[in-house]
Amino acid sequence: MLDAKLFRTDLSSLAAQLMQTRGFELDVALLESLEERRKALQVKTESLQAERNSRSKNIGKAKAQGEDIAPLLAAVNDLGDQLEQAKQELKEVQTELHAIISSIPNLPAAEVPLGKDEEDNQEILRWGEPRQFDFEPRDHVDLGEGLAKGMDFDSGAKLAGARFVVLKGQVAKLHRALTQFMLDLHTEQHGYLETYVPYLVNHETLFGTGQLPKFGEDLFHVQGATEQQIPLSLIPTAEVPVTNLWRDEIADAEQLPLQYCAHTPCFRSEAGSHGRDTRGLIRQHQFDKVELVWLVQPEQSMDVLETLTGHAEAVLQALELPYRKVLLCTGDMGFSAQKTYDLEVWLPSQEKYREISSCSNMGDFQARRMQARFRVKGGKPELMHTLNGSGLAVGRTLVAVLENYQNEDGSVTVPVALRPYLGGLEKLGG
RNA sequence: GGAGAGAUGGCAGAGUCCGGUUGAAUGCACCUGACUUGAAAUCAGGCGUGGGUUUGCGCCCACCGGGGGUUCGAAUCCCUCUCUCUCCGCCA
Repeated sequence: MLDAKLFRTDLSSLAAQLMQTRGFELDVALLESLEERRKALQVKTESLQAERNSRSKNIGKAKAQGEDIAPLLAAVNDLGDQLEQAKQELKEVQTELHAIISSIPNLPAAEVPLGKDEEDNQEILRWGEPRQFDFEPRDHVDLGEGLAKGMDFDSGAKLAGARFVVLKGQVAKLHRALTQFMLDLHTEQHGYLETYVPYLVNHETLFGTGQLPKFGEDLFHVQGATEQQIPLSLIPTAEVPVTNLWRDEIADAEQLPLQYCAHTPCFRSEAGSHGRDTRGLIRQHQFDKVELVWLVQPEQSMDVLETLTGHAEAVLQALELPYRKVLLCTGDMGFSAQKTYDLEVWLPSQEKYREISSCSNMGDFQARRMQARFRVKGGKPELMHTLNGSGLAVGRTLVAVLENYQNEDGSVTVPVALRPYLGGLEKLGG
């Protein structure tokens, strides 16, 4: 959420900025009229309340002195209805304003390149050389199925439907090894606190990180056993539960920065991506991810974004997977982000770099929604800045390892860094 | 699943029975000042959050787990939801 003060002081330039960077159309006239009504109604409501409070106090006093309070009661009679009506109207206007404001995306940082879509993203660097194959490389589906049916999409479809998979044997173990490797790297080398968090969260939590109210259709929602039970949703990323650890909390300034990592499954409905990446593991309803989250003081956040992205890169480098780092343009960034780097890993079968990590600085956007704050000793509470990044998406890393490390006979060499996690195994299949 | 207890400011903890100058005693923590060479201790004062309005001083409103109700007036009474704790049962 953006600072409400922006809407009062600088509405037209805010609207221009949102249009230019996000292509987001702000209804200035509507906001202005709502804000005008809000102001009038709030002043009216509060003055009626003040009036009521003082009269009620007088009644209390009179009663304490044994005076006759009947005339005082009569005088306050008509206030109730007026107040009730004013409150009601105010509530409606505020609800409407809140709905609009909580659906406005974050403002990109100044250095983020202007652009419409991924075409306008800016490549920052390439690491590693895509391997030259002296045979036709298979894609991960063929490779996975070839490894003793270690990647079984038919079973996934039978059990749950399209975009689900069953992993078995060496492929399942490789998947686990990747997860372990990433967690160990981040907790032992990069200073993150490992966390285990709920995979189902409530709506306040989803509002905090920006998934609600706007992106509810991207999520899987879970109905409780009874009507009254509060509705929960499956997390689309560990960013949601981990960042919300600090919702409605005030940290001491010395506690910051906070670094968390978490391995969780992620659940996405993929509504609106019909027909995209239908083959293979690239786009599933359920996938595992190791997520990195930072909570920091505002002036640190841009430096920390570089650090955080570096930690995700370290995984790719350790696995010796060629990748590139891309600075997303304004139009390609997520709703809550101020600045985002994507890491894209080389996939030989597609002869393309594909997203495997996304690292973002959200600024105070999520913190304002969550009321996640910190306090310098003796000072006022201030909003934190929040950051998160994948370190990495496990399923896509599995794809990258299989494809980049494949041999002509369909076997797959195990990256050296992973061998300790596979009991020293050097090769899958073959 | 059954029975009971509870949720109050950064923390601890009164107030809830009997509704009224209670945004809330007290303690801790924190800030300022005095004392001290400095520190500790002691003393005096200050010290919640969000919002509205104002050039400013200030004034006003809301908030005692969430929502709703009763009332001129609710931390206090009623309903409801959530969470926590204790005991029993069950279970990974």
